[in-house]
Amino acid sequence: MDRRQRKTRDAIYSAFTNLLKTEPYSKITVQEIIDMADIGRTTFYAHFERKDDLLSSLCTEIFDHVFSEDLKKEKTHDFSDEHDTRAMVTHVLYHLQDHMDYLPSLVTGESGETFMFFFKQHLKDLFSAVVPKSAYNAPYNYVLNHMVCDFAETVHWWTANRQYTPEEISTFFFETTTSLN
Amino acid sequence: MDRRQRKTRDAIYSAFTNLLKTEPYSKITVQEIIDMADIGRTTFYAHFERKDDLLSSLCTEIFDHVFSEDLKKEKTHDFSDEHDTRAMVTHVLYHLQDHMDYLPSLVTGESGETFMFFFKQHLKDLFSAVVPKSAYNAPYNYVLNHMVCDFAETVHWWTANRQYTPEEISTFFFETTTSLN
DNA sequence: TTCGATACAGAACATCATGTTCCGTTACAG
DNA sequence: CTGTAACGGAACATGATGTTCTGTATCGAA
Repeated sequence: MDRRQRKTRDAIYSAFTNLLKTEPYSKITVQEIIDMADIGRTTFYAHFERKDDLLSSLCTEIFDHVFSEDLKKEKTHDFSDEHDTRAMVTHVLYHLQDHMDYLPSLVTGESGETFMFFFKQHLKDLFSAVVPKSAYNAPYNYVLNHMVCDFAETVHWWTANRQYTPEEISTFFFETTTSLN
Repeated sequence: MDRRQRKTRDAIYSAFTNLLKTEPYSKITVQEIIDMADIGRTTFYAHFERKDDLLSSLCTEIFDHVFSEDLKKEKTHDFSDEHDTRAMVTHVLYHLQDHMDYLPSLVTGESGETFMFFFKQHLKDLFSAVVPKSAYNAPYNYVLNHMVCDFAETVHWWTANRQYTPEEISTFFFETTTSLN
């Protein structure tokens, strides 16, 4: 990849995440990103079609990190064993913690919709291997969605209560959720 | 209240909810509302400051209905008895069903954020009387939020799976939630 | 090193939704 | 009947968005 492209792309991401620390996504304007990244208007639109395209790309990058390859490998583990499931959940929480500085803005408001969409999609993949089918009278569709939303909202709560460690959050989650034990 | 005010206000609400049936909130423009309600531009802004002001007002009206007075009276019931709690939840679901024609649009996208904000606030009031304090190691703050989000997401799921009755949804909810039994 | 391709800067422009202002008209309430 | 308040319509200001054009600088491959 062209060095120039990589530099401007990084500059845009950096400006965007920095702005997210002080401003909600909806208030951030393309002009602000351009000014902070110190690039031309044309350049921005050469990289991203729209502002929400940038948001989607950022989410993709985050979750490529959070649900990284070493986690996929863990999929071969025996998640019917609760200990391994806990390890997986804690693993995800640790990775999310790396983005904690701008995560609070990202999960709330307009950007939260997009963030949660990506997040829940990945979680569905993981949990579908964990939640046993036909263990409930409710549709599996409902149960899986319940689990996914449960964890997603736990992370959302965490971003507003950052004093807790990934292990503690994991404990809270397993204490109040019913479908995993 | 002036008859004219009431008429235009109703016309705006009606146009707004009708548009929601065919279009997501973010795509709806003030001009569309004006055209469909057949009122002047000035008139709209005399009633609502902004488009999201209209949304908030609609949410307030909905939840005045959903969490109506007869439900508040039920608060005097003994909700430590699971039977009464179930009745309360089913009650709320029945009231929500009255708005089912435009509810799907309302709970998703940009308007979902606002809708859920109002919804969760009311739910917190109800559930705080139901969820026992210090029954968990997790902070009460967390447990209550867990319950509220759980039910809110159940309703969200329901709007996308409308073939179920309030009683069935209630059953699904109580089967997968842990904090109430 | 050269050279063609491509990424960038900057400015100007078109577009679109928003919210405001002004003024004339209509309908209400007392 | 009359003063007050709501309505309609058009025009305007604003602000963010996304595009277009032209010239410059940088990259990578021969």
